[in-house]
Amino acid sequence: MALRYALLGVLSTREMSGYDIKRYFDRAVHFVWNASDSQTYRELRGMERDGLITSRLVHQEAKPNKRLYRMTDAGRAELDAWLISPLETPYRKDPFLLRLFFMARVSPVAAQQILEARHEELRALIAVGEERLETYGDLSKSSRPERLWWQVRLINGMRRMHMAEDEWICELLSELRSSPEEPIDGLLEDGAAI
Amino acid sequence: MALRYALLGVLSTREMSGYDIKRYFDRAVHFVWNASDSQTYRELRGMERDGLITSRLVHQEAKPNKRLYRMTDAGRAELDAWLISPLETPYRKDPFLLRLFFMARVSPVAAQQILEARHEELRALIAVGEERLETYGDLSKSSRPERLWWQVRLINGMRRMHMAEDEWICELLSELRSSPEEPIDGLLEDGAAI
DNA sequence: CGAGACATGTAACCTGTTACATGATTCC
DNA sequence: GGAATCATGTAACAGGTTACATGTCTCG
Repeated sequence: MALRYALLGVLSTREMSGYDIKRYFDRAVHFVWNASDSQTYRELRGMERDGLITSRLVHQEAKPNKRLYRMTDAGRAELDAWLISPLETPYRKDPFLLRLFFMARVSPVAAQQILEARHEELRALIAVGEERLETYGDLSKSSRPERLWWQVRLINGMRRMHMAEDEWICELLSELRSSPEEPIDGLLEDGAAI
Repeated sequence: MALRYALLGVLSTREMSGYDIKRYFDRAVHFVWNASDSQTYRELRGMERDGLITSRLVHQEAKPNKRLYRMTDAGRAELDAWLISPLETPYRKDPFLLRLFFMARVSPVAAQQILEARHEELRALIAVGEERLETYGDLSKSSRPERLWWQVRLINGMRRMHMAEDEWICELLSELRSSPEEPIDGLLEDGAAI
């Protein structure tokens, strides 16, 4: 259902086409949620069926026709109810962490390479976040300072989480580098205790 | 495909039934991946079809019959190839962060409640992690110290990430509490810049 | 002349969730 | 007597991915 709320949230600003929403997503929402084109279009139809949005067809010359979606009062109510609803279980499925769980199977050198790749990835994510924050700085000069209050804090929070992960990865790397000969054990046979 | 590798990883220690695997998952793998019973059994069948595991039926008195799965050489090769394969895109779908993205729609008081709930959740996760680390401490006294090398570091890493998130949440809370009257803006209409 | 913006979809498939079914044994 | 453990599944549905189809205009 989260996609539905993401779409409602974007549509809360103004009437948009599926294509507009997609662009908005790519620019702004991408780092907390995303969806393929086909899933977005499918979901929009479903939301219209359920009365959360309405649509009208707009004919265009020189461009393909488009369908503009607008949120209904029911949609607005649904979004606002979700925003203050109890948190769903915060259960992460992280393929990277899953990999580390079984890393004892590969050589320390191979493990190092995986960690280094993740380190580079995190560096890149952090850099992107910092760029975004700078752009925001410019924005708040020309406009009201409290524009995008939550968005700015969100990017900042993610930056901090990425930095925490990166520090951890770097420590793991130096542990691996300093003791390349130590034996490293895998799993307990009964999965006991951990 | 990640579930498949998680199952292969667990089966790399010994022959197990679907039920054993489930127990192992709940105890040990749960915090980086999980799956429902029915998905697990379905996936095991698929893995057998694809030659990654073999199974044999074991008849039991007083207990239901069971099917024991064992990894094949092909399965072992598949797992090891995955462990050193390039990282997939690390793209998070986080319903909590998605919520925050649209939080400007609700009152600061309601937002505070959401953040407090998350704070409690994180506190609980951190406590669980610390418990696990203690259990590990006991374990390494009785056994070889390098038992579960990766598992321990993994739990420690997650603890640190949770703590980073919690610090951020707490700062947000104090920002909200200290300026309850400030106007907070929502989204830009064109999703510009952020 | 080719790439990219504009614009919406279908079909097939894979992944994940929920509800249900079955039935003996053991422990409180 | 009721709950938990052991043990494996089916059926239906929801959520998500990938590949493909279509066609014009604009810009470099």
